[in-house]
Amino acid sequence: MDRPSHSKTLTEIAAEADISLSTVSKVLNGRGDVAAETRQRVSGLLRRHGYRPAAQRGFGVIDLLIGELHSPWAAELVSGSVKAAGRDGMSVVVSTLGSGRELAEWRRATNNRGTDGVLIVGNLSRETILHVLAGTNTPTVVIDPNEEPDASFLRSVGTTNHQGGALAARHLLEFGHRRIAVLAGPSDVWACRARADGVVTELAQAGFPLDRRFHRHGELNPAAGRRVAAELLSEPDPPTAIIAANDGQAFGVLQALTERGLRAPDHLSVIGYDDVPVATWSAPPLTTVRQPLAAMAGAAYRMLGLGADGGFGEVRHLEIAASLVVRDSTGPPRLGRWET
Amino acid sequence: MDRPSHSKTLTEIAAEADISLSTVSKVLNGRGDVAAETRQRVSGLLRRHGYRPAAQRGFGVIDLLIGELHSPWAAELVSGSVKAAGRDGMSVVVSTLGSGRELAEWRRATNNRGTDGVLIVGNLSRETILHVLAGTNTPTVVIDPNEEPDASFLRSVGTTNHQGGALAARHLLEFGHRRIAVLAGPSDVWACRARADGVVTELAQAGFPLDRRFHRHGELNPAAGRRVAAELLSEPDPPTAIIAANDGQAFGVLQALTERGLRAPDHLSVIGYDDVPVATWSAPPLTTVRQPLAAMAGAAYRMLGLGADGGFGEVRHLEIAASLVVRDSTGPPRLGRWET
DNA sequence: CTGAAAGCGCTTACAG
DNA sequence: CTGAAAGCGCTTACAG
Repeated sequence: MDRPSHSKTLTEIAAEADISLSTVSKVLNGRGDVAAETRQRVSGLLRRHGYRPAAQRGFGVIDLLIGELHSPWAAELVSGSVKAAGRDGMSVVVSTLGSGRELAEWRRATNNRGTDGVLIVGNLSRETILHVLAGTNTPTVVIDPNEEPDASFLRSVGTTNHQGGALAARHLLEFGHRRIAVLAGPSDVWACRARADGVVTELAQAGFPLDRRFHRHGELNPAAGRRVAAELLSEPDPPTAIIAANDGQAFGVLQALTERGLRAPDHLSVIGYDDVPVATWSAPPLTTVRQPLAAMAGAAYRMLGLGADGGFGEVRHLEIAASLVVRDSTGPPRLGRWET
Repeated sequence: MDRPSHSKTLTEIAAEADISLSTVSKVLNGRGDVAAETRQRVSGLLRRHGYRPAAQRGFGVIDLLIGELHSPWAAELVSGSVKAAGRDGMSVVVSTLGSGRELAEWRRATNNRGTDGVLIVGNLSRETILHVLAGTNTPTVVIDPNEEPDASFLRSVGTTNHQGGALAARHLLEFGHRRIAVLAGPSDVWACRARADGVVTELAQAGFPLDRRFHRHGELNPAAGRRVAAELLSEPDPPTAIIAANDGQAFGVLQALTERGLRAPDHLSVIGYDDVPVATWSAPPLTTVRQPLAAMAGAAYRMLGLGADGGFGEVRHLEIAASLVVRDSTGPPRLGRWET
């Protein structure tokens, strides 16, 4: 494979169009001083031979920067951006940016090969995001930022987190649950706060305000879900349902149940958040609030404004609706206390 | 960001080295007719200004082609190649190649931007792999090919599948299991056949040959695991352990248990294959045969021979050892039949 | 081995 | 608006 090789030289194209090389070059570079008719004729010819106007002549590559790739959550974002970019013939370079060394490697690589746009996944540290933004004037969009996004400063894609939390709460209320626990994520993650707020508001509005003892926090992984669920299940009157901050936590809650010989939804209803593909793998399959992660990545790509149609180049912030996916980990509460 | 811009022109470098432009150009292009001393002096200067010898002047990009990105298995391969390539300052373009349209998109993209190497994930169809190989003379390595790899024809990375199967069988035998079932993958997937053969051989050697009724096949997903486990659990004398063909299937087996109010390992021991990150998410956490997927992708990258050290450019086929990861889904068999 | 010179593909200031 | 001409950065055949 060789560097993008054009089938013909500009000189040959000039001959074909029966026009001077100079004019062909001017058309290619979008200069103004060319007759409209000439421009049209020549630019068609150019395109046919694989040349594109200088303004549109990109690298054909965007970068997706992500903290780590091991979570199913991350994989969905990769998948969504690859699909969206592929439709425009753009390639997606995936880089992990967990350490300072990786940031330096990425800098070096993009200096060599160039990039037409950068998608930053919000689970990267604020510091890393600032570093990336500072060093480039390439269009950049943050996916699911950890902090409340300041649209004057950075462009971002999110989901309706507050509504997502409300959706989960309403689902449990409809089943008749009254003793509902919230396992919120880390309190410094903005999206997690918004989700928990959605739950709290919905419960209060329904007339069953959240019991303070049932408002917990934990990291976004199974270990935290398992630990907090174990604590809650040891309470004198445990909750009948738990709303977790992501699917990983919800899997941990199911582990805690299994360890005690209990199961969902008989002894405890469990709701996750994200709807990663493995949410269907749990026993029982997980009821969860769906964040359309692939669609979010696709929207972020379009906000780069690289497609032929310009995409959503003007949009500063965009929010996609969350929705409830009901599977088998939720059901009506048992009356009274369950026999162990 | 601009196309790789060199700080100085060759003419300026020639002046700096007090030598003619011609000679500088010859050094850059690796011509033979330059004095060793001159070459050394000039080539150092060139490198310092961001030029590299024509032979080494790549695109700084490799391609990873994969069938789909939703499985945790796929995500690990992405992660491994990104890490390995990053160390050489190379970028990894990830593309899904599920449909013919996607293949065409990828062709177009690589024609534009170029690529220094291609990693193909073996779960792509043989036809797709052949198409990709036919259209390029870029170094190409297949990761975990579905068919027995013919080293004269394609280069590949695999794991010791037969040994992996044996490992799983031995682990169960040591716990005292005698009624062991094998849920093999699709019989046209070479790696799956090898794994099942490993189990069969190990059991036979131990003097407890596999009961034919306990040799099943199924797709590599939870639904298949759940269905086959349900069948096996309905047998008059069910197995005490199941060896699944991948972690997804094993999750399905755990679902079937939960549905019946049973659990692993009390009523049935379950072993997966792969050790994807979510293997720790199940209830209980999954005992599984570890395929070092990230290491496989890293090795495949090195077989492209792009690094400064040449990597494993000469290797045609490379096999990495599988290993057993014992967690909580396996244990000694219950004596007699369990009460439901 | 070296480098002056011709040449290639492209851009651009400028005369018409 | 057009294109002849100068020029730029690089490569290469060839004389020494």
